[in-house]
Amino acid sequence: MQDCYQCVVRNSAICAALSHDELDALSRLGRKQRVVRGQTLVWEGDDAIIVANIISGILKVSMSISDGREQIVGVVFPADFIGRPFGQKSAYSVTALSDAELCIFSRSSFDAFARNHPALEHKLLQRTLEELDRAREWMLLLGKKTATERIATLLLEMSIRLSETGCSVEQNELNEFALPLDRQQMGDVLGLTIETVSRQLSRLKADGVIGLPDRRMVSIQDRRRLQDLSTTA
Amino acid sequence: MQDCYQCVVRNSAICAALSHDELDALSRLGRKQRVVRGQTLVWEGDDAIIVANIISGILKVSMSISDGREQIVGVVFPADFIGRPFGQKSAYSVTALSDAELCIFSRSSFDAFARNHPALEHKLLQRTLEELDRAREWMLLLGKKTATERIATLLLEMSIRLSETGCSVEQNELNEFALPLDRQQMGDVLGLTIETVSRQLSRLKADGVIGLPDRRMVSIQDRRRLQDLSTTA
DNA sequence: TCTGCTGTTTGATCTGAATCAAAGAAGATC
DNA sequence: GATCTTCTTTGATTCAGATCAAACAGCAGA
Repeated sequence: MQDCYQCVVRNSAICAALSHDELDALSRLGRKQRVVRGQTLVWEGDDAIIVANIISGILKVSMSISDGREQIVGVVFPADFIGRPFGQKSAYSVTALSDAELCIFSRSSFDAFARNHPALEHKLLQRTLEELDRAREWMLLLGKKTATERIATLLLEMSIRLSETGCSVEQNELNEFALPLDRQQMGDVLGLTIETVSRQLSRLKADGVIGLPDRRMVSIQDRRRLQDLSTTA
Repeated sequence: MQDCYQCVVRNSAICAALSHDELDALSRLGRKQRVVRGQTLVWEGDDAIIVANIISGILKVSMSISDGREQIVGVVFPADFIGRPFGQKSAYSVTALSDAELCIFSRSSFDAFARNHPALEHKLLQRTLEELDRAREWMLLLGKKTATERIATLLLEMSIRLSETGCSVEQNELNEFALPLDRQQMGDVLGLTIETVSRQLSRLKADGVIGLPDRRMVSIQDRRRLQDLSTTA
C-alpha cells in the first residue's frame, strides 16, 4: 500500500496515533481495496480473517437468525474501523451500503502490529468504547421506543453522522442529506417493518417536519420538533 | 487498598495483565468498597468520575428516557470491569442487583495508569470488544426476537454466565440457579413488560421445560428444548 | 412508447404483547 | 399469629405495529 500521507482519513482514522515510520510499517501490511454496493466483506460465523479502515463509503454490520430475520447492529462511516481484532470468529456480517474504499489488513498481522504499538491500541480502545456507547443507546431504542421515536432518532443520528463525515462540501449537509439506507434497511436498523417505516416517514412529511424530495433524500424542516419526537435526552 | 494477591478475581479481572510491582502501584490508586443491593454507584448523565472491578456481586447497567422507561443494557459479574474510561460523562447508571464488593478507582488516575501500562489497556480492549459483541447480540434479540425466544435466550445466558462466575461450588449450577433479576428487571433487559415475562415463564413451566421452585430459582429441565426455543445460532 | 422490474406507498385486517384490573403468595413488622 | 407491603400471577381488553394485499412511481431496456 502506498501513500498513507495523502490518505483522506490519515488524521481521523486510528492511524492518527502513528508516527511516519510506524505508518510506513503498518502500510506494508495492508492493501487498498474497492468494494461495490451490496458486496459482503465478512460473513457472520466465518473466521475473523480481516480488519479494515474505511477510506470512503458506508457499510452495515448485521446479524441474523437462521430463518432470515436480520438486525443491522451498526452503520460504519469513513475513518471508522471494522472487524474483530483478537477474536477467532466474526459474529456479524459486513456489507457495503455504497461503493466503498477500504484499507484492509489480515487480522493476525494487524493484531501483532497493534500489540507492539500501544498508541494504536489506545485509539482502537477509544473507538470500541464509543461504539459500545452507541450500541447501548440503540438497545434503549430497540427495547423501549415507539415507531415514531425510532424514526426521528434515526433521522437525527444520520444527519449528524453524515455531516461529521463531511464528504460533500455542501453548506446545508446537516439538514438535507441522502440516506445511505433504503426502507428495508431502515427497518432492519430500527426493528420495524418496511411498511411501518414508510408510514412513519409519510406522516412526518405530512406534518411538515421533514421533506422527502426523492426516495433517498431527506430534508429536515423542523429540527426542534424532530428532536422532541425522538425523545432523546 | 491491600492484599491484591489474595483477591479472588486477581487472575480473571483485567489486573491479571499486571506484574506484582505494577499491581502494587495500581492498588495504591484504588480502594475496596462494599455496596448494598439497590445502591446506585453511577448516575446516567453524571460526570464519569469512577471506574471499578467487580470482586463479588452482580450489577446492572441501565439507560432511561425522561418519562421513566428504562432499558437494562448490561449485567455485570465478578471480575468484570465497569465505568467509562477516557470519557467525560457516563451515559448510563450502574446499580447493584445484589450486595457487592468492588475495587474502585478514580477515572482520571485509572486513565493515567492505563495509558502507561499497555498490557492493562490490552485486557481492557479485549473486554470491551467482548462487551460490544454481547451488546450486538442483544440488539438482535431486542429488534427481532419474539417474547418466548427472548425469555429462553435470557435463561440460557444467565445459566452460562452464572456458572462461569462459579461462586457456588454446587455441582449443578448450570441447570439450577438463582436469578439475580426480579420479574421487572427481566422485562427491562428483554424489552418486555412484567406481565409478559411472568406469562412466558408460567408457560415454560407448564410445558415442563423449566421448573420454578421459588420466585428467584430456576431449574432447566429440558435444556435442548430451551435452546430450540431461543433460536440462537 | 411500451414493458418489466424494483422499491415505495397506502389500505384492510390481524395479532402478539401492552395495558388495565384484580386476585394470590411470600416475606416483613408488630 | 394477624396485618402490611411488595412481588408475582392470571384474566379481560386494547392497541401499535405486523401481516396481507394491491396500487403506484421511477427507471432500464427493448
